[in-house]
Amino acid sequence: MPNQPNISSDADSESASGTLRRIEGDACCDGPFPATRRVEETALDAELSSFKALANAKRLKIVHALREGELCACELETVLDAPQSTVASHLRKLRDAGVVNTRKEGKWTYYRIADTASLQLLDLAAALGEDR
Amino acid sequence: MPNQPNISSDADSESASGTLRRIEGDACCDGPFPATRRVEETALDAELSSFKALANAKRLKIVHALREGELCACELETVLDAPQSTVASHLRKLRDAGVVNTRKEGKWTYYRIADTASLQLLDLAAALGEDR
DNA sequence: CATGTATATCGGTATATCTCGATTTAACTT
DNA sequence: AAGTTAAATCGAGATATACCGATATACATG
Repeated sequence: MPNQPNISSDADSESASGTLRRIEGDACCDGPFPATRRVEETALDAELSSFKALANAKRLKIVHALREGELCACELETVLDAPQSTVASHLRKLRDAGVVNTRKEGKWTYYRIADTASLQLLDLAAALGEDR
Repeated sequence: MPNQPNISSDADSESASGTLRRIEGDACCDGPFPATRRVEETALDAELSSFKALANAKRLKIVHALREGELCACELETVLDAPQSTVASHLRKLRDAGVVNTRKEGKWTYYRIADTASLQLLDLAAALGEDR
């Protein structure tokens, strides 16, 4: 375990790290401060499952296609140009993660982005990709 | 390859799927329509790398901790309660994906969320997790 | 320059995810 | 009911990612 990035003891306190406000003393990770930043496991689960669902090229391609409106599973086979079983398993994961919803109509199953939050997430992520 | 979810030929055209506008004829995936929805590979890469970076419990924990401000690597060891090499490799991935930036000060390396877009993404994802 | 400390990288193993043919299920058609 | 088609599930091999001890690097300080 390390020891300290103590800021206010040296002469260059205000120079590069003026925005920091750290505890005094000789401890970084022994201090009380980082412990209070530990995040609860459960709160991240829903978030994590969304990110996991979108962390795959084929699934990302699917949700991009679905931003313009719903499509049925067979149409998504064309979008991905992949075998039916492959597409089906990706759709399963998107559904389990709550990113997409399904609507069954006869033989066909239509997929669409589940909610506006997911849509926003995708829009923001797309914007993020633009300027890099 | 499948065949068709042709809408406008049956009696129940307007009932359940009134919002759809599909081509006439006998083709679903053979029609010209889904092909135009194929997404270019390269445009998704930046997006994908961000999602991949966030699709891991430990890394998600890191960025959550960083939302309140920058932290040095040793402090993040405390946050994750994981060996130094494990934390370092996760930080590497977040950095490579452009999610976090680093600032070196003496022995210490400080990490922070890279840009406002990434921060927005995290906020939105957090909000998404709330109502599920 | 020798020592201590923070962090990065390496390398091998463990674990998870992806892929896709084969099979099953469900729904329409004749 | 038999045949056809869309989609879901299964299972096993291929690929990728996570983990973490060991080692290397970088910086500070005696």
